[in-house]
Amino acid sequence: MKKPKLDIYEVGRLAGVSKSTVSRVISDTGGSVSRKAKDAVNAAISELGYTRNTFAAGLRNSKSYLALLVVPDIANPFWSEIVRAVQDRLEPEGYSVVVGNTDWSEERELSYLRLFRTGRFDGLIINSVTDDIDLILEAGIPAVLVGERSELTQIDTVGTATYQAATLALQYLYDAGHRRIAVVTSETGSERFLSRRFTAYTDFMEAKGLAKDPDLVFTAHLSAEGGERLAGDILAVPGWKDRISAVLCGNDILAISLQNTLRARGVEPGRDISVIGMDDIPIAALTWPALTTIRKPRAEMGKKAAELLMKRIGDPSRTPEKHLYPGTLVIRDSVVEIRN
Amino acid sequence: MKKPKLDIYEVGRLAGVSKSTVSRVISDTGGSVSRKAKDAVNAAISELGYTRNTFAAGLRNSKSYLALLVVPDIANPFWSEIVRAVQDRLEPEGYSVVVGNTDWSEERELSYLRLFRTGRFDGLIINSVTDDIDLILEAGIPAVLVGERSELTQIDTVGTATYQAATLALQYLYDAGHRRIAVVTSETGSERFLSRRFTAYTDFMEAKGLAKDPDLVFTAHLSAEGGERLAGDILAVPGWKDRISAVLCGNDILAISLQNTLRARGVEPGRDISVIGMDDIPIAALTWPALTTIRKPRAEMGKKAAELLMKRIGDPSRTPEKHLYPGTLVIRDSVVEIRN
DNA sequence: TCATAAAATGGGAACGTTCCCAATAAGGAC
DNA sequence: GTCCTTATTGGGAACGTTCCCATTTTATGA
Repeated sequence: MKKPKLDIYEVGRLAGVSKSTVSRVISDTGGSVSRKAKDAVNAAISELGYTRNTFAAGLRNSKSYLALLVVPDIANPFWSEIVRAVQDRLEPEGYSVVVGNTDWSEERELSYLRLFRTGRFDGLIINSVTDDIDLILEAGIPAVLVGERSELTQIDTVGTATYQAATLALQYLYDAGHRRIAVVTSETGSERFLSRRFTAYTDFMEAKGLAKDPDLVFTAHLSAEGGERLAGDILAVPGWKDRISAVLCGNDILAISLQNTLRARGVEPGRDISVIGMDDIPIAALTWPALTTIRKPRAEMGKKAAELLMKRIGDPSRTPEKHLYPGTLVIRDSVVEIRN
Repeated sequence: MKKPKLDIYEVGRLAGVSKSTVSRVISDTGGSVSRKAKDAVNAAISELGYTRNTFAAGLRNSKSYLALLVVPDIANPFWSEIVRAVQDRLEPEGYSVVVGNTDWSEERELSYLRLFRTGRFDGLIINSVTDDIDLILEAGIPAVLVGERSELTQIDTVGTATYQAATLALQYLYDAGHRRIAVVTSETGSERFLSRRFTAYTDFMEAKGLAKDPDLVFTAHLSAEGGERLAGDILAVPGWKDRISAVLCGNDILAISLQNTLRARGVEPGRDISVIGMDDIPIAALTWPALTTIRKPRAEMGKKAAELLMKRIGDPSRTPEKHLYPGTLVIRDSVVEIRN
C-alpha cells in the first residue's frame, strides 16, 4: 500500500545515471542516450516496476495520449462498430479512447466539448449533432468529424456519401418495379444531414417523372421507438395500400423496428410492403425478413477517422481532408419485386 | 492560438482574490470560502473561459477522474449496453470512461491491466477473461468485476446468476416437452464461468432423470462465426434429428447465428429444432423466429458496477459486495412445444 | 465593549516530469 | 598527442495545481 516513492530519481539511482537520462529513455522524444545507459535504465525500470506518472508528463508537455470520441449512442451497433475501429487504430499509437454519448442532444454535445476544453485530451473525433463547427475551429482543437457533412472543408471529415447511398437505394426500388416510394428523414440532427437524403429523394422522383406526394415524406427518430411510431404514421395515411409500396428508411434500426411493428399490425413486410434500410448493421442479415439495405463501411470509416486524427495532431496546420465512403447495395428479402 | 497563460493566478487577479481561494472554489474538497469570493471567482472563470488543468490537479492529488472499463467487445450489443449504463452513471460524478476491448484474449486483458498501472485511472471495471484476480488485488486497484465469478468475495462483483439462468431455460424447455436438450458452452473464458452453466445442465439432466449424452455437449465461440460452426457441428452428429430437439446457447448472438445457419441448411429453427438464447440483446426480438431467451438486466448491472466503483474509490477498505442478478425468461418463437 | 472561537484568506512548498543549457566524455583528423 | 566536433550527461527551472500552515477577518457570547 505505502509507496516507497518511485520516481525517475529512484530509477536513476539504481541505474547509476541522472534523472535527465532516465527521462530521455522513457520519453519518446528520444534525445541521444548511450546504449549502456539505456540498458541500465530499462533494467532498473523493470526491476522497480516503475511506471511513468502521466500527470507530471502531461503537465510538462501537455500531451495526454487521450482521445475523446463522441458518438450519438454507443449502444447503437452502427456506432459501436465505429468506436471499435477507432480504438483498434488508436491504441497501438499509445492512445486511450474516452467515449461519450450525445443521444443526439445538442446540450450533451456541448457538455462534451466543454469537457474537451479541460485540456485533458489530445484530439477529438465527433459526430456532431449541431453543425457548430465554429466552436471547434476557433478553439483550435485537433478534431475529425464523422458524419455526413457536406460543404465543410475547413476540417477533417469522414463520412458516407448520403446522396449516393440514397440514390442507390431508390434506384434499386425503382428497378424492382416500385413507383410509390416513401422516404423517412431524421427528426433530429442537422438540417444539412436531413436535406441530403431528402434532396436525393426529390431529385430522383423528379428525374424519373414520379409524382411527389407530400404524404409520402415521413419524419422519425432513428431508433426502435421511432420505427414503432413510424409504422403508425404510415398506416394512418388514408388509403396507404394504394399509395405506398416501399419505404426508404434512414437507418437499419428504424427499418427493422418498422418491419416488426408492421407485422404485428398485420402487414407483412417483404410482401405487403417493401422496406429498405441504411447502414447494414450486423443483425440486418438476421431479421425477418432479412433486410435489404445499403452498407456503410464502418470499420474503414472508424479507422480512417483515427488516422486523420493522428495526422492532424502530428501537424495541426495541414490542409483538412474529406473522405466520403460510398454505400453499397446489400440485397436480401425485405424488398419484393412488383409488376406494375 | 497563442494562449495568454490562463491559470488560477490570472483568475484570482480578476476576481481580486488569491490563487488559494480560486483553488478552493474549483476543487471539490471545498474549504470554506465566503459567498462573495465564490461569486467573484465564478464570474472571473466564466469571463475568462478558464478551465482547470487536470494534469496539474492530478499531479497534486493523484485523482484523474478517469475510469477504465474493460469488456470483451464493445461491438457486442450486450457489452455496449453495459458500457452505456456505466457511462451514464459515472459521468454525472465527473468521471470520464475509457473503454478497452479484450476480444476474450488474456494477453489483451493483461495489457489493459498494465495500462491501468500508469496511474492514469482512478478505478477499474472489468470483465476478466482470466480469473487472475490476484493481480488486481495485490496492486490494490479500486476495481469492480463484471461477470459470473462465483466464489470470490475479496472483490466487488456484479454478475448474473448463471446457474439460475441456465436452469430457468432448461426448465422451460423441459416444460415445453423437450427431453433431448443440447448445451453449448464457451470455448474461451474462465473454467469457472464455463463450469457454472455446464453444472446447471448436468444437475438438471440428472434431476430429471434424463440421459447424459456426451454428444449433446457442444463448445463454441460466443459469436456469429461460432454459431455458423456450431450449426455444422450439430448437423454433423449422426442421427441428430432423433437425438437433439432443443439447443441451449451461451448467448444470443450465438443463438441467432445458429438459427440462421440452420435455416440456410434447410433446418427450420422454431419448428425442426428449438433454440433458446441467453442475454436478450435488443435484436433478439427482431429475428426470425424471434428468439426465446433469458434476459439479463444489463442496464442495472452496469449502473450497479459504476456505483460499486464509486463506493470503493470513496472507501478502499470497505468490505466487497457481490451482486448477482437473476435472469428472467423471455418467451418468443424459437422454442416449439412438442408432445412426447 | 472585549475576549474568543470560527471562518476566510494568502503564501510557500511540493507533486514528478520534461525542457533548456552548460559541462563533460568520446571520437576523428591532423 | 593535441585540437575540434559531436555525442552524451547532469542540474536547474518550469509546468499549474492542491495542501499545509500562518495570518487576518468576521461572528459569537458574556
